[in-house]
Amino acid sequence: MDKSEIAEVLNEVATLLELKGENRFRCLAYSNAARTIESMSEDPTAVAKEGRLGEIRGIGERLDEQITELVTTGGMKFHEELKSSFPDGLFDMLKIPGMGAKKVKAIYDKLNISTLGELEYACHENRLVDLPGFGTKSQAKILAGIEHLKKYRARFLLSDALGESLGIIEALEGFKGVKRCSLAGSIRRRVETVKDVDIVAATEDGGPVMDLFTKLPGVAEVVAKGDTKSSVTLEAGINVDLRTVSDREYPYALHHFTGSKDHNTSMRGRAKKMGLKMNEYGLFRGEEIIPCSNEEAIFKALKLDFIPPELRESQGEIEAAEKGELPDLVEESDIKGVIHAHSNYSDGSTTIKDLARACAKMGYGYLGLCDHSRSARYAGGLDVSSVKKQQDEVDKLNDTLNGFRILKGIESDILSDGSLDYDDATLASFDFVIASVHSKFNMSEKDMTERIIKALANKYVSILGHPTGRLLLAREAYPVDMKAVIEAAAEYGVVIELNASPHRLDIDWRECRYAKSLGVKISINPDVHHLENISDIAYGVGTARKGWLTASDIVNTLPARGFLEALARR
DNA sequence: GCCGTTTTCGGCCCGACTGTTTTCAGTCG
Repeated sequence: MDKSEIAEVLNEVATLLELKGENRFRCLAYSNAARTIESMSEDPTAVAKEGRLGEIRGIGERLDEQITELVTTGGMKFHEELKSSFPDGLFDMLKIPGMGAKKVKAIYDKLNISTLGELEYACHENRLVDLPGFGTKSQAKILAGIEHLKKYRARFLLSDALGESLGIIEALEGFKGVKRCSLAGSIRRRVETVKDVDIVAATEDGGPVMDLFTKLPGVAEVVAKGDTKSSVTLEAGINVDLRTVSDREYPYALHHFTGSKDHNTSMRGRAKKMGLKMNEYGLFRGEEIIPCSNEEAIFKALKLDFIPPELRESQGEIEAAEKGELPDLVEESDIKGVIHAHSNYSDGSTTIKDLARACAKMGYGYLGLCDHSRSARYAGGLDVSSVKKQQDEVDKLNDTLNGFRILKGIESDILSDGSLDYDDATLASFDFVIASVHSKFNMSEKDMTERIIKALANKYVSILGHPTGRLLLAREAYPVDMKAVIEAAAEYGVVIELNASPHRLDIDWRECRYAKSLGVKISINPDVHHLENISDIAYGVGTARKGWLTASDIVNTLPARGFLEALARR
């Protein structure tokens, strides 16, 4: 059992105890333990088996027992009993912004409401306003929160959808009746959130393939099953559609089901102008099919350069492909440095040394360490003395890492007045500074834009971190005029981050081309908190590709020295 | 539930914001 799974159970216990109305410090003990486990450098399962958990500060006799039970048996009785004493719907309510355990408890206890639907109805009936601690505003806020949840309930993060679908692709590829298969749809175009997973497979006999598909592990429900089209719902809640076609039809079907709809419309229009007809079964001149063994051939037949799936969003890609002006898109292998990593100095789970080792092992040449700054207290932000201590440690480490380099960075909070939270001398001690907004999200668009632009004008700022602050499917971006921010970045020579966390993917790909047109450079940063986040770079690269970016638009495709020189150009 | 000790209880916990209050509770990062 890995760290985050253990932490999840402990956090759930904390929430459940709060729902029960337990002493808040008892609840806190569990959420503290969750954080402690998550930031352990050793494997907690191994530590538990060696009986050393109790030595860790914050884990006493009882938690030692319970965590050991969890990692040895895969479950925790205490957790299960607590969980079964509340209806599942309460957990949905906790997803409403502004609703914590106390408020959910009040609603459950006083109004006997246990599902989102009941809660929505009660809000419409104006029944929350009389509840102590609630009023008209909180009722309206809850209603808006439910609306938001409903709107996004049917969508999934790209990373989750990919994670769920890779096993299916593997199973299909391994099946002897399948000649070739691929993800299609928005997931193949690397859109940041997706509604479902589309798969196209080439086979001469769909029946057995569909038998396999509908019985794969993880399938919760078969929505529809035929010889050429089946649809299932996975236990994770996501829908997966499989289309089977003959191998001859496969390239056309793959293109058709990859979309987007608008891209396809334009492509069909182009075919028509050339006296051809295009659909999911082929490209035809009259009755005669124009043979294409892959997608490249289809584009070629339409006198176009190959358009990578990420670009098929009807953003001028067909015109560019016609003129041979498509960009040579950045690839994952172009990325040379891992920028924006949190160590266990702040809220990361890993030591600097282990971070550097992992990056080096994955073939990267440098690590841009960026812990939180001092005003981010919730995340263990570094005070000035910790900064000094960390920088000394980095200097020592750098002497030992042949060729690999750790850069001294920081993720400095942009305070509400646009200033940073260190003095100039401290800021000057870093190799580079990422400036990010982490507080006061509810400013007006005008104030927020001014706040960020003021930070960009600070000569120590090298990179603007996650420029909109959005958390996909969870929190809207704060209001900000991105056009003005990009223009300011161009004026001051500041690089903009493309935060590669699959929860953020921020800057949005739709804004990348404007940045590029003004010469603003982008840094694809995985915002590492745990070692496994390093590979999130792939999602950032997908988003950058959607934004038409090439390796030369991205500063961390350069070696360490070039990267720092590019940042210094302001 | 954990911890430390003034050693078996009492304190633990950061600050801003919001919406509810009229001095504060709950939520969040």
